[in-house]
Amino acid sequence: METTWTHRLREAGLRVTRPRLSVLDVLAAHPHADADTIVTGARAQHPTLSPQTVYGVLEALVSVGLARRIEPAGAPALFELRVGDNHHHLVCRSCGAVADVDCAVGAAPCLSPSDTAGFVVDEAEVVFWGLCRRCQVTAAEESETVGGTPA
Amino acid sequence: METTWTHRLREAGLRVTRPRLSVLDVLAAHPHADADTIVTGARAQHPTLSPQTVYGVLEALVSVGLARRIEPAGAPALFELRVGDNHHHLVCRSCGAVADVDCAVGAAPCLSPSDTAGFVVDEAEVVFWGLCRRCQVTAAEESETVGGTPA
DNA sequence: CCCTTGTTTTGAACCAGTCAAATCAAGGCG
DNA sequence: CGCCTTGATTTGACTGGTTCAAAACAAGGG
Repeated sequence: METTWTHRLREAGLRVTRPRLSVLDVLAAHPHADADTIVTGARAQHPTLSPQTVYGVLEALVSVGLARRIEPAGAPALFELRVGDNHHHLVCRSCGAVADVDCAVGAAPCLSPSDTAGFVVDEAEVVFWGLCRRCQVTAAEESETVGGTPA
Repeated sequence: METTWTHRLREAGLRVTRPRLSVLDVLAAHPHADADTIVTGARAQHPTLSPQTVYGVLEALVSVGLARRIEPAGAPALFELRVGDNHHHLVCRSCGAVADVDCAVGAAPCLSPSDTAGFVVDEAEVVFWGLCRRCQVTAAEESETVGGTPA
């Protein structure tokens, strides 16, 4: 399958290197990975890989459109390979888990704010904040022990 | 008018202090100020104010719901007093300017993603990215000098 | 006016991310 | 098949925004 990445990289005008292939593999396995996760993961294939190299690789991938960077408030940046399909994200306030969501109301109603205040808008970014399933359970258990809503 | 802030602070269970009143005044004058702007501005009334104190004040204001923190990707956090009305933001990619927008499609269609993946969503945050009026002009001028679309 | 408790202050520390110079290797060319 | 150009990686130092901890301080109830 690395052949696919090889082609994609070359199509984008990027050289095919081991760090890049490693990072792409990690991203394929972890759809919303932060830089640190990627460094750790990629070292399985390339043990001497440095964080700075990963930052360089990620910047290259993002700049040619092979990856997308998302930056949830208060958390390190995440990277994903799913690009060009106008999807959004659910973020867990408790554990930071991220899940993809397709645009809520079909096409992109979000893309048309009522009053643009003179701005030319080219992208609408939507983040849904909440609690993931696991953290809902945790929160419920904790409130029980404090006297929330016992059985 | 400081009396208003005094009341709001006390209602929220916070003590009324000079740093807090100064920060609130700056926020009223700069609807989307970052921490640094607030420190500088508040020093007009309170010259010895330290950045850490401002961070403390802001955290207190946000925690009781008197202010809201917004964190556009790649920029320092901004703070605003407009809270509780589910509005969103236009952010200029070039200069970072921020403008308010009321929710595009009336109430809150954003609040209902089609598939929540098990998340319990409590807020939908929307950021419209683009160019503010001033930066559109700048961009147009620059492309002219390079040979874009001359007059 | 005192005392309690929440605030501010001071100072240090942290982390994700960035910058610059030097080394290295991808892959076009001969 | 191997040289050479140019882009990529490496190394290392560094920044800016933010947070932490302990000590001094002041708001405001009694």
